[in-house]
Parts: sequence; C-alpha cells; structure tokens
Amino acid sequence: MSDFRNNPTAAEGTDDDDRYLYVDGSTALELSELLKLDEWVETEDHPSSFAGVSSGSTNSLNPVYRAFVVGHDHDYGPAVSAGSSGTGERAETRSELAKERVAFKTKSEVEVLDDGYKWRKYGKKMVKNSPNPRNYYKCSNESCSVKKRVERDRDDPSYVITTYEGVHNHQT
DNA sequence: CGGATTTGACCGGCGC
DNA sequence: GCGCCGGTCAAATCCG
Repeated sequence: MSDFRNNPTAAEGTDDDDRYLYVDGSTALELSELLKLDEWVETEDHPSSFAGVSSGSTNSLNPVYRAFVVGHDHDYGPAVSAGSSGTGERAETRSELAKERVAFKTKSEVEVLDDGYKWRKYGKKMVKNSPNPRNYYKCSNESCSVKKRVERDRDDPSYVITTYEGVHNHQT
C-alpha cells in the first residue's frame, strides 16, 4: 500500500509527520516548485546520468518516477489533534514552504542514482515499518545543505524511493 | 594520505 | 515523565 499521497492509517499516527502530494509526471502543479521537479525529472530522464554503483550489473534503465512532493515542515501545531470531526485535511497551507521535499520512486536495482551531485552518506537507520534500512546522504558541497534520503519500497523492493530535501545553491 | 563509509551512540520530538 | 522513533554525529575503518 504505497500510500504516499496521504495516510488514512491514522491508527498508527506515528509516521507521516508531513504530507505527500501524489503527482504524476504529467500532473501539473501550480507551485513554482514544479519547475524544480521538472528539472529533476528531466535530469533523471537522461539515462546517461545513471551511473550507479560499479556493480556492473545490468541495471534496469526503466525509471519510473512517480511521486513527489512538496511538503513543509515546521509549524506542526498539535492543535490538529482535536480534529475528530471527520478529516481535518487542509491542503491549503502552501503559502510558505520552509523546506521542500521531493520524493522520487524509481524502479532500479541500484539505490544510488547519480544525479550529478556528490553525496556523503552520514547515517543509516532501520525504520520500523520496513525491513529495509534507510540511508541518509548529504551534499558534499560545503555550503550546500541539501539532504537526501534513500530507501527501498516496503512492498516493492525493486523500487527505490529517493527523497531530496532542500535545494542546491551551487552548480553541478 | 585524504576522504568517504560505517556503525553505534546520542538527542530531540511526540505520544501515551 | 517515560519510551518509542526517526534523524544526526562522530570515531574508527576502509578504500582509492
């Protein structure tokens, strides 16, 4: 159940501190972030960028990017907890985006897709909901605070979910 | 030798 | 107030 768009599983309520907008590559987003997404998509679209690990294995060059989104952290007022009146969904708080998150779901055997940036892994964690570990990367550039989070799909291990956080303030 | 990984520890937030 | 959970740090290690 790749419920990325929203999590009706309120039963747990532990995960999902942010919401994801499920958008296809064709769906139009009115946010300026879309431009960036587009950029990313285009970047990914170039198979030449798919260097991957030197495993030499025949990686399936059949990328299917799918999800992503723009969420904002901060301002997570616990005030919503009282939203017992049905669903207190409000997807209109997109006035200010403190941080931006873009998640790609790609079908690939290699988790590390070369997007042209140098990443330094700084952590690995096991998430409770998935048997697969989650890797944390950070842009190697000094003044670039972009972070990346890579994990495999819980249901489809053949899919890799890469979540970018922040924007690069430097060229490739 | 320098820099990237690794892996466990540490920490802060949220829920109960 | 305590414990769970996710995210980050940092020291030791590995690799080029």
